Amino acid sequence: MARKTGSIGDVTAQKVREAALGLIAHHGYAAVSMRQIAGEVGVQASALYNHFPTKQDLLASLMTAHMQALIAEWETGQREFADPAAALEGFVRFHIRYHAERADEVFISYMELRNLDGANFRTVEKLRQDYERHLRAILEQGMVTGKFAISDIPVTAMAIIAMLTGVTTWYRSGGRLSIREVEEIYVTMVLGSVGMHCHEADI
Amino acid sequence: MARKTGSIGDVTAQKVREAALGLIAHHGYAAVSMRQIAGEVGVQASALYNHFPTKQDLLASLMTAHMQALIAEWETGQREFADPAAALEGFVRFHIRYHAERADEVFISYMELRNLDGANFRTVEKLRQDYERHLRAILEQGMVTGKFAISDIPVTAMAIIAMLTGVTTWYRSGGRLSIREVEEIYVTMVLGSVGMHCHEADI
DNA sequence: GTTATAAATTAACAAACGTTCATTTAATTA
DNA sequence: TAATTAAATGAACGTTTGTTAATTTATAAC
Repeated sequence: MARKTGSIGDVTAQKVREAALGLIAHHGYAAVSMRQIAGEVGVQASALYNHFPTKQDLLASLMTAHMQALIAEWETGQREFADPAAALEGFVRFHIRYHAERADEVFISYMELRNLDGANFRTVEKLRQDYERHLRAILEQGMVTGKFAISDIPVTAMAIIAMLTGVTTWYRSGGRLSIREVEEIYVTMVLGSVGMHCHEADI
Repeated sequence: MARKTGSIGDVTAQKVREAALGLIAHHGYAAVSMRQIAGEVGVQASALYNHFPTKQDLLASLMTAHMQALIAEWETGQREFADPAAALEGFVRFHIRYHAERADEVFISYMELRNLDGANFRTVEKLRQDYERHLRAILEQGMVTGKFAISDIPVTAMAIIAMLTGVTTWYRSGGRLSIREVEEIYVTMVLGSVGMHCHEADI
């Protein structure tokens, strides 16, 4: 046997990405073999090399694609907010919703940074900072308008993102809380953490 | 050559733990080989098996030791707080300080859970929950005394711990901020996130 | 309809993996 | 001092690893 009937490059490549995503998220990059990924796709390991030059490139591709999609989604999404508090609330809801729906991608993008080699690491790290910059901009806006009380914007941005991203470690759709309820809890907490009480934000 | 002059079991075992800690924190459990760990200690791979029955046991030993030490340190540490706000502040300061000083242990204990097999996983997971329970108790105390405004205690506890533990991903001693300054930032944020403004806590 | 290309196969590579075994030597105990 | 135990060595084990090469067959282009 050689080429299979109905096989199209882009389709297989996508299947490979999905299989790799799930396997790496659950077992870790180093613990997953190219043969396992191929097995999940229903193909031999050597066939993967028609689509990705190396295992490392496959990982880097997953991570950069996730970060780029995340940033693109935020940038093309809702843009006009009445004030910094509304913008921060929008960011919190966006981040939680986007991440909760993509637990595997998020897990990989935060866990496998250390398995990226030099150039790939710098690429992903830069994307991570691009995303963080959007949050920092909101925090700065809140400071110049006197709405927020923040002593250190970079640290506050990292603290908020860490808190929000943590949702992916326990949230399961169909669990005790709906994603909307989770959003409410975190909006309240995040606004409080920058010195705004909830009723202040709502008024 | 066989046994080395001056070699004592407990000493070597400790060196193995330290070497494994650093290597696994930087490259991940699956990516680190027994030969690498042995090399760092200055010993052959087979010598590791005099101290740890398997690689898996070595990992489990590192993780349970860290969690047990963390809990013991909190439980034996400062105990009397004037009110829930002071207790929460104490918890924040303790968690940040303890974790910042042990970045490798923390990293491993949060990252390598998926590489533990059944029994070991349950052991560590239980310890994690034991620790979290201490924070929940503080939050509950704040609620019954009417000091805090929290809509969901379990979620709030997880959110706070995620936020605090995130410090280990960027804090480096000798960096822009002292550990004390970091504590201040997070104390303010955490108290705000449970509905307390700073001056309320200080008065 | 023939040619070129794309996507798969099977087989093989050297290297590295966790672990075991028999052996040797240092430290400890009797 | 002799016997025992503890801690190391070096060699070997059967697998598994990522990757390459030669080959086969389906699809696309002319």
